[in-house]
Amino acid sequence: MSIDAELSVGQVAKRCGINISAIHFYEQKGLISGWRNNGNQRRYTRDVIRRISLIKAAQQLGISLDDIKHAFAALPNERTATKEDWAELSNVWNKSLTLRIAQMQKLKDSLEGCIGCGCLSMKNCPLYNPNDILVEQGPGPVLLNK
Amino acid sequence: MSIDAELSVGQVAKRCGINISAIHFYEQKGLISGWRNNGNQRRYTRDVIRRISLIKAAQQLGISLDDIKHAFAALPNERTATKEDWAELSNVWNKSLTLRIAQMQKLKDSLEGCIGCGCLSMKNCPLYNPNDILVEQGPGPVLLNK
DNA sequence: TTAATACCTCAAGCTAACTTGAGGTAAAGC
DNA sequence: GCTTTACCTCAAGTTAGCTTGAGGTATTAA
Repeated sequence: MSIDAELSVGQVAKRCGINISAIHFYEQKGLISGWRNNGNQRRYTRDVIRRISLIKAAQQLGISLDDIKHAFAALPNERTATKEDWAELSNVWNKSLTLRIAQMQKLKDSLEGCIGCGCLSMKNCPLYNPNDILVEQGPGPVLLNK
Repeated sequence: MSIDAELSVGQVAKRCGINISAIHFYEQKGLISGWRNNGNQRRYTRDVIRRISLIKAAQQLGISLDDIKHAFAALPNERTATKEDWAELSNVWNKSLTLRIAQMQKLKDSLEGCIGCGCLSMKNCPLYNPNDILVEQGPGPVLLNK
């Protein structure tokens, strides 16, 4: 075991419940970073666990790694993120979550009203006018402002 | 233009805002179905638009085509779905939407409380205990009961 | 009737997000 | 000191969800 302050890939992987290969992958994609020890092995601060947790959380919301990376731009690369850095990120994230929850609620309401009714007229049915609910502004869902 | 009652792939594609290739794909995957005219061209009832709209809606919620297919098992393959068929499906869908909204809300609350605070102690931080929020029961998110 | 569209099939290609495997080095435990 | 376990790199493979392209047939509009 290394010093408490630094973590090996294995430790991070175990802690986050992901494979080591995923950590390599995230690092390669620039989503996380660390340094190497004398033997060329990866070392991380505990900071990385929070990042990975956020990655996993965001992915469950259908946010791509690219978008996550953009959101992480609010965090410093060199120094360990401070309370303020995280608060900033939390803020942005929070907004898109709120938006997304609202969208889902809207969709749920539409489904209830629309499918349940049989919609035999099909004129005012939002499911027959997919552009209303389903297609969001611009190409693809805008979840995080890049 | 063919008779009002039947639609060609092109018409469906235009109506749903997707590519013809996607329709071929969905048909091949068994998510939608229709028949062929004398010249071997695909024909559909307007029913298919609702199905595709639902596919698109569900996808936005991170539900896989496989899961959607399972959910569609509630709909008849041979006859056109009745009001009751759709109501049944709506019911199932509605439950998972409700669940998913709740999960998101929970995640949002955690982020607010956890990231905003800086979590310097890292003992009670849910983001450092990913198994609580992030990993759901069983392998992968359970969105629709298959 | 002829030209322009619209379709058809089948195979291959593409992006995201990883995983797997081969071949080799480092660190930890006894 | 030796063995086991943990890491390393790099290339190739995998799944989902489509798209693209080639080569050919149907349908429609003029």
